[in-house]
Amino acid sequence: MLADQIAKMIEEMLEEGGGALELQRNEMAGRLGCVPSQISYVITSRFTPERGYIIESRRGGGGHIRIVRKQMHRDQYLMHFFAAIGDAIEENEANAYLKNLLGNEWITAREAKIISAALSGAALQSISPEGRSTVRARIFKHVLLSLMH
Amino acid sequence: MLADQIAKMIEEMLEEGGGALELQRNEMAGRLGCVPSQISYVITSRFTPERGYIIESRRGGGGHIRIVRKQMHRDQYLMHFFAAIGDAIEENEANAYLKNLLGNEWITAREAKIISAALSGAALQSISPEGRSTVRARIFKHVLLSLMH
DNA sequence: TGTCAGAAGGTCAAACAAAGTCAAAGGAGA
DNA sequence: TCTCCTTTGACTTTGTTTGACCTTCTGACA
Repeated sequence: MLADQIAKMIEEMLEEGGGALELQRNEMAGRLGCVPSQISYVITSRFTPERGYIIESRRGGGGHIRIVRKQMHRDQYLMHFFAAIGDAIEENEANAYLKNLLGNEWITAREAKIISAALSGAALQSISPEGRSTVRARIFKHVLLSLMH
Repeated sequence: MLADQIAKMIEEMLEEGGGALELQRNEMAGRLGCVPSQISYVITSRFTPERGYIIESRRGGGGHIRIVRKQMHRDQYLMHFFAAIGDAIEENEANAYLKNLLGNEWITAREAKIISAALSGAALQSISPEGRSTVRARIFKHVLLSLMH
């Protein structure tokens, strides 16, 4: 299958690049003789943040897509939180997790403060009470992912 | 890419000049073998006030363009952002601000990453597109507040 | 002193170069 | 068959490059 082939190619390139690569969508599509959006499809369906990849891109002349694999070794710990957060989380629960992360020196006090502020009920005030804890969970997870460098 | 090259050159000159430089558009375009308005393009697209630069220029004989990287003092600085964010902010705009904060060493690279993750469209996905930029602004402001303790 | 030519920089729109999005159609497996 | 993944292509958005034309400044010279 085309998608598998592309995924394999990207993985190989990641290997060569030591966990990071930069590709040009059109150019790669040209080499493979497929439509450019196919590349996008593979990236969004297989190289997702949940699977430990960071994607960045730029459009326009000289544009590119960068894929970085976050190495998973010291990150079991963070993954544990990731799973624990689930789909929704209350503010005090989140703060408890932060305390834990701080205690284990995964984050600094300043970082804890920043994250706590971002997850605070005050910051999320404009969202309906039900939606709030869902959004909080999403934000928290994305922040954790960003820490899994 | 041409634009990147020019931006890099300007940054180097800024470094040498301790945060300020004066250049001549035509002369610089000549050296690079590009059209003069390309210099203007780079300046207006990358050395914007949001990113912390002040631009002045003079036309006519002996004209020039002056670029100054501005540095304010802490709370004033953060308050400036606070005001600039307003009620809503887009993701790329927020990232430009973060770059500025990072450049001026108000936050670390890790902190910038964390905040960027918290404000990312991906993290706020479950919110309607219209609501997203409002929530993003609120979160950003609360995070800034947490930095001012 | 007035003015005018030339030397800057400013602006804008068109053309071009990527990547993103989305929906419709096609396939493969339970 | 039904559902979920793939494939495709039209259309959108973002970023870059170029060139034509506009505005402002300086200095020379009548």
